[in-house]
Amino acid sequence: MNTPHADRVELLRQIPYLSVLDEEALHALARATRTCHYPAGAVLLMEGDPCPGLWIVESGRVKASLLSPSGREHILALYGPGEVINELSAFDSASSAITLETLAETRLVVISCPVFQKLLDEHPAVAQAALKRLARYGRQLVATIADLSLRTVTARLAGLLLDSAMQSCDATMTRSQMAARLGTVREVVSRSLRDLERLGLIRIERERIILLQPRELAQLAERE
Amino acid sequence: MNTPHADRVELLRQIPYLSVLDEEALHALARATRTCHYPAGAVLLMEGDPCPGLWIVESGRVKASLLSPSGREHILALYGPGEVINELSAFDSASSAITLETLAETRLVVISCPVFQKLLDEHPAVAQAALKRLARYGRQLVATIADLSLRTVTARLAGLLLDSAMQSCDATMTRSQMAARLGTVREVVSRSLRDLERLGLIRIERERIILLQPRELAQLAERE
DNA sequence: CCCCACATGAGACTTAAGTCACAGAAAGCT
DNA sequence: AGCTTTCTGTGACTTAAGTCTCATGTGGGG
Repeated sequence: MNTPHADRVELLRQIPYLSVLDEEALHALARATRTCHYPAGAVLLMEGDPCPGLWIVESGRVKASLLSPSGREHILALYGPGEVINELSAFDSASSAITLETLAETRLVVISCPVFQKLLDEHPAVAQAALKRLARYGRQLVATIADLSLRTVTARLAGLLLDSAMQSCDATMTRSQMAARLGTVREVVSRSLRDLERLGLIRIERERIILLQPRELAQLAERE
Repeated sequence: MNTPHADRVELLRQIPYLSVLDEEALHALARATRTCHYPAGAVLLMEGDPCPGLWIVESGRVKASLLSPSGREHILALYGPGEVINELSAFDSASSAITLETLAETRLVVISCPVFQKLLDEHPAVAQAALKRLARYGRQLVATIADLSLRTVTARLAGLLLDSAMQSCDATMTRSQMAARLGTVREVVSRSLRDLERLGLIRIERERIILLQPRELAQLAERE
């Protein structure tokens, strides 16, 4: 009973944009999409590349980042199964502002630009849902700007730890990944973590970081 | 012939979102809006305030900014006549992420949340146009993040000078405003300007800054 | 078992940026 | 004119963050 087509319909149904579609439309959309398969470490898209359409993660893990000429990296977001990536380019069909790269073996469902545009034309409810989603995304970006320009690395780190703790599970990020997520470098994260430990707010263990005083941590994250 | 109503219709017609509306819809919308008047320095909206709807600048000047607890300010954008503000909250009707303040005596046309939502429901073309606009706004935010996290103040300043030069006219910003726009402080802008002058890329005059070598300036802005 | 790749911690140092303090210049007001 | 207010430039200083380097640790694969 689990045909590839049925699987794809289920995946599409989970997407906030598309959950408003009826069965027929979902099946039609599933037929108009294709699935791509990438190894770990594949570059899906680089800054300036033309828009390939909307991508949905079926399995695996994808990193969205900004790169500086000297090789420093700022990770904007990490995506897992059921998440939509490359939204910005998909809506205005312009060249990408970010770089997308797989962190693990990954399967993506691709909705090409024309198909997506047709979907928006024919289903105003999808456009409405997408507006809410884009607005939410914009808020996240604004919050990131506030962090970068007005807060210290330690404060941002406190926030990141709280966020990771909330998101259930596999918060197994390396220091380098945390650093890139915060817009800084490995060593600074190392030191900031140690500072937080000295303050008694966290405990650093072998494989995980335990939040001893979430409230104080949140307070520190709010402060400048 | 210039009744207030006709003026308002003309203003609405200029907005990218709304230019797709026919005459009848424009007039209906104009009737459903009201105009508000504020003195210079008025706080229109603070971080966390509920969404008052979509605002369009009829005359005057408005500043969108982020504030830190210690009083530092990061200016996200400055708006003038014909520009739309408070877009993010208007689309998801959530509380504001930014602070809006008038820099001069200002008249705003207000489209309340329910009216705007109704407009989106009844005119899918508006929703489509708004999607493009929001995507564009998202790109700007991403570019700002790249600047803050990967570039020096001097590089960002070079970019700001080029932007201001392109936008026609009254680039009469004070150093403090430039600093807030770049996410830094007055003194640093002062020094960076001097550095650029020493490099022969600009000349600082009484009332304006002359770009002597726009190409080199652009190159410097691109670099880290 | 050893070796290699990679993650981590830490010290020493450099640098970009922010803060403080002060003084001159311009603009506006009464 | 006098006065205040605001904007500005500058030097001296502090601090947050980034760079460089090396030692340690750990786990997997031949």
